[in-house]
Amino acid sequence: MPIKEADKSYDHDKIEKKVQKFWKEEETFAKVNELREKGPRYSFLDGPPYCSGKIHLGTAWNKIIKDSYLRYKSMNGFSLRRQAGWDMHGLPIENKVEHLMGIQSKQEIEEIGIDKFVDKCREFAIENKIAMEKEFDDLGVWMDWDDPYMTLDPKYMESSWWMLKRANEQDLLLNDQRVISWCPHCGTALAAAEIEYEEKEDPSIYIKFPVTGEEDTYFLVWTTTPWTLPANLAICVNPEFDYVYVAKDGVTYIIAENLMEDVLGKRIKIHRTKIPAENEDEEDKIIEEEEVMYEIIKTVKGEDLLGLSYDYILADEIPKQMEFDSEIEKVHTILPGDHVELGEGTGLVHTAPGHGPDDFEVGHANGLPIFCPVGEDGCFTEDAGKYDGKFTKEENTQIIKDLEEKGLMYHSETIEHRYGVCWRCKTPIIYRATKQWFLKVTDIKQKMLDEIGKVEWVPKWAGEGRFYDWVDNARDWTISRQRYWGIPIPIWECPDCGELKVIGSLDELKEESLTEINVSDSELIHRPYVDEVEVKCDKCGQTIKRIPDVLDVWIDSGVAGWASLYYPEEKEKFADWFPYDFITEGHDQTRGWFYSQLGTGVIAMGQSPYQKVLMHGFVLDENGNKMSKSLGNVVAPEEVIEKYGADVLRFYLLWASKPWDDLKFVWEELLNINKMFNILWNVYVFSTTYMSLDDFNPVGLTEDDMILRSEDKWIISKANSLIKEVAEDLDKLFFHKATRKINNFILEDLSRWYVRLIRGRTWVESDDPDKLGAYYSLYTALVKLITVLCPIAPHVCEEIYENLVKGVNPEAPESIHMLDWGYDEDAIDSELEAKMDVAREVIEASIRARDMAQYKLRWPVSDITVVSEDEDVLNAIEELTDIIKDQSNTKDVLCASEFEKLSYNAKPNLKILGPKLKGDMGKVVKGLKTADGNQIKAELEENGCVTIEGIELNSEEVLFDSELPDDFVSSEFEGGNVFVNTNITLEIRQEAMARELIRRVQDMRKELDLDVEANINVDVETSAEFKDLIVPQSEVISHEVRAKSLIITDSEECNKDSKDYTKEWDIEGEKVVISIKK
RNA sequence: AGGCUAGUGGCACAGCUUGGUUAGCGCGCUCGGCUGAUAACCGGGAGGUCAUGGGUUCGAAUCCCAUCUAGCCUACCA
Repeated sequence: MPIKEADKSYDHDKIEKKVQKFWKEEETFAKVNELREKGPRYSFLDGPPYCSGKIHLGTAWNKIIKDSYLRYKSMNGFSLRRQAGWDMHGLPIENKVEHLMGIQSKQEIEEIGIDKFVDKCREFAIENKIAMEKEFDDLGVWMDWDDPYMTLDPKYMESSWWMLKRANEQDLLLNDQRVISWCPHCGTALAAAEIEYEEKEDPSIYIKFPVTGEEDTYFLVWTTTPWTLPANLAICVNPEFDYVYVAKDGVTYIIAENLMEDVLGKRIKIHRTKIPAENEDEEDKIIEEEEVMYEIIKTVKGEDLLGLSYDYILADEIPKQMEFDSEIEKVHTILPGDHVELGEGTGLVHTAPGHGPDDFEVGHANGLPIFCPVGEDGCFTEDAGKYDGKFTKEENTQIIKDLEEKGLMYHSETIEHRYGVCWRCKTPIIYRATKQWFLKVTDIKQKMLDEIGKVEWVPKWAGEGRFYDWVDNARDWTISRQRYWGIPIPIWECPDCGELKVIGSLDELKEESLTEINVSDSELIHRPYVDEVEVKCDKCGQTIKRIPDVLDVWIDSGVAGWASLYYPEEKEKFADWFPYDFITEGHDQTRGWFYSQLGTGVIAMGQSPYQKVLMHGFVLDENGNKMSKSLGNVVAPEEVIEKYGADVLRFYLLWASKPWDDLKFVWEELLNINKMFNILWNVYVFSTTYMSLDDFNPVGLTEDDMILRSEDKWIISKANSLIKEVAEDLDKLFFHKATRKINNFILEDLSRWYVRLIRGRTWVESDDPDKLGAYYSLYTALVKLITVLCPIAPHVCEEIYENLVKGVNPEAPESIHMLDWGYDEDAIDSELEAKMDVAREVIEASIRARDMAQYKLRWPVSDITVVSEDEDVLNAIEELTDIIKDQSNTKDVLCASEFEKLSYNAKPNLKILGPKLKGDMGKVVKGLKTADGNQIKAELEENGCVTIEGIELNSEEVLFDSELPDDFVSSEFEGGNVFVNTNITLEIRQEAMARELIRRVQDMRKELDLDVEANINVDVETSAEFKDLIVPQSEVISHEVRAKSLIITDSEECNKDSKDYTKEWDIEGEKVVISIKK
């Protein structure tokens, strides 16, 4: 089968639909995997996107990086595992389902029934998964969509149970009362990774805590959370700091010295009064008066304050507080705290052990109760006395009012600051002391840090800086959530003896269960069914129940390394693929998946599950802002696909920035890439147009059969170099460099240069070996190009491949992705590539020169002279003379190290000669003006001096202006100068006029929309002079315009047919009437 | 407050790892050209304190330090 002529325009929609249909029908993905099955393994793990239902450009970028890299790896012979992953549990889905069901609270969920709620969550997650799958598919992402790992899969979930069992065996599982971040809306604990920060306005109040037994003396304390004051049990000071007793307005305040002026204002106010001077000579008088605003009574160390007690400020409102006061020694006293700093506040820190991690530790160390009068709904409990039942944050105002009424408020204002909110429902978080389950990350931190060092990070700072820092600061990981849709924590706890039983698999559960189980695995491993399973305590024999919590969703994805392989229930795949050679995710995953995998990996496997990480950036809008629904600047991937197609989007995203930088999405830039694809398509159309016309068949052709010109060898060399260089870039994950090189090759080398060079050859009608050489080379370059491009733009390359390769050779692999990625080192001739660069510059310089002289390129010139002192340049010109002749439209190319036709005018160097000659200057000026510059130059070069009007001048004293002869124009290029001879001889004039005539006939052919190969009859009617000019060129003209007959006549002999297409032209002032007939 | 990253013509980006011609490319602007790849292409031009200030060096966009600005991440903002 011959090569088919391609569609004239690049229709991305048609191509991509067609190719995707082909892949599906032929099961190309599976076949490609099968083909590479025996190759070396390269293991990759897909970071599971959360099943929110829609993908955004960031997710698209993420999958495109993965897909392009993996397609590349596959073409390099690697055997791959491209399993897609889905993150399907968790609060976000619960929240959406709550919405759908029209409910708002945990209480309502339990009324409806956990089973019904969980069913809805499952259904919702699966629906979303299917929708997102389709979107990834439209991008051309090749993953194993039919066999993904899903975090709701019971087999997957078992693997997370097993990890927790391993944690328990290493004593890394801990149930403890701690102060943790709490979302009052979701009614659950949150991990650090689930907290976002937003600018929020909060109260900022300075409160007077009366010093016990000292009248009108107060500790001044600052807080932004008045609602935590009901739980206040102490005040912390830093023992190292200096504190002052200050008398102001009749009372005494105790405050850190360094913060005194910030809080109380300037201690001394200076009033200046200006008395204007009476006359101008004197200066104005300024009288300064000092006013002391407050006085320092004494300065003490923080240490000296320790043990002092204060009268609790809400004693009347909260009876419970006074119980503590009487029962426990250190309640309502000053305690030491290293965490006290001098950045803000007063240096005296309100301490509520139930509401702050630091406070908690202070409380613990000093035997304070962990008093937390706030329930899981964020409302005060009855322990809060007067405030019972009120929502914490909303009660700020009331508490402030109460304090004001007691006269205990020093100052009250509001501030804007960053405050943590729940990542999904955006409710401001509160700190609460609760009992939660933890993974003791602090115990394995060192191991985690060691593992980070073993991983290869791209870019380097992602691991060494950012991630190391995060892990180094990590606290124990709160893994329990008081929710429903998640992996139930497999801990059965004995209420009597405290013994824990951690179940590691479903089989184990079934074995241990005291009752018969008659639900499916999927039901059994979720709430509420698993809640009903009772087992026997190993220690005391008591019947025990599971703790009611589910796991933090980050554990779900964290265990993907082995859970996706169903390890440890299944061992075989695990041995083949774990640990993973490569993962890539956005920089938000530093605290997310990179962390959760490393933590659980160290616990379960004693190692990091990944060995190489590419941390990529975020897609921002064109102003550099994050895309978000609230800003309304979100661009949906399908919008881009509709306009430009998946290939353009894919190429754009890999081209637009370094992968690890954030990417500004600019529509205009897409247009650019679209243009590149159009040009690629144009080259393809150009190629197939002529190749199909000539029935060109590349099958079995080798370079040895061909007569190739230098430019042919050059483009083949360039194409091979491209593959080599792109491979180096892709290996380093430098997608931005790889795409730039491809872009450059398509535009510069292939389209703007090679196609231009061979245009003339394709116009030859016969079976010319020279034309065949051009076809062969163009064909080879194109096939190399689509090979190198197809990991990035798989659709268009598959389409071209189908016609160009499969179309002519039934033996060829059925998909381009089955080709091996390779280049021919022997075909690379870097010397030739360098020479072509020189030739190109020379040609461009000569075109520039002609352009400046307004000498049309269409008109030939008799010669150009290239002047250069560089041996390499001259060699290059000699070798590529034909190309230069052709492209510069010159009959001859001369080389020289100096341009002899330059004439020189000598002139005096006034700067030197002026001071030296003074009065004689005039003689020299005149003498040099009349003398022959060339002769002076020669003399100076020979003797080093010359005598003018009896005065001897040396070479420094004479300057030269060079002058081109009238018929020459020149232009500079990197290696020298080009001089173009523009003298018009009769022969040149004849050829020029022939070209003018040809152009016009071609124009008319086009207007008639004639086939490229159609023959015509041409009649030309003109003046006798013009006829004489073009008749000698008849043969050339006929050939160029495909004329069967060419009749050129003087005006009088006119005898044309009225049916002919006739047009009257003005060529260089001559009237020319051209008629053409098919 | 700490960590990381970035700052290069109007716009979007290369170059920085490994210091070395006149700092590149594309878009846009402007002037001109070409016309069988033609909704394409080619050439000329204007437009840059390479964020700022120091330092190292014969030489810095590139290496070092400080500052400013922006983004992200983090923190016990009491």
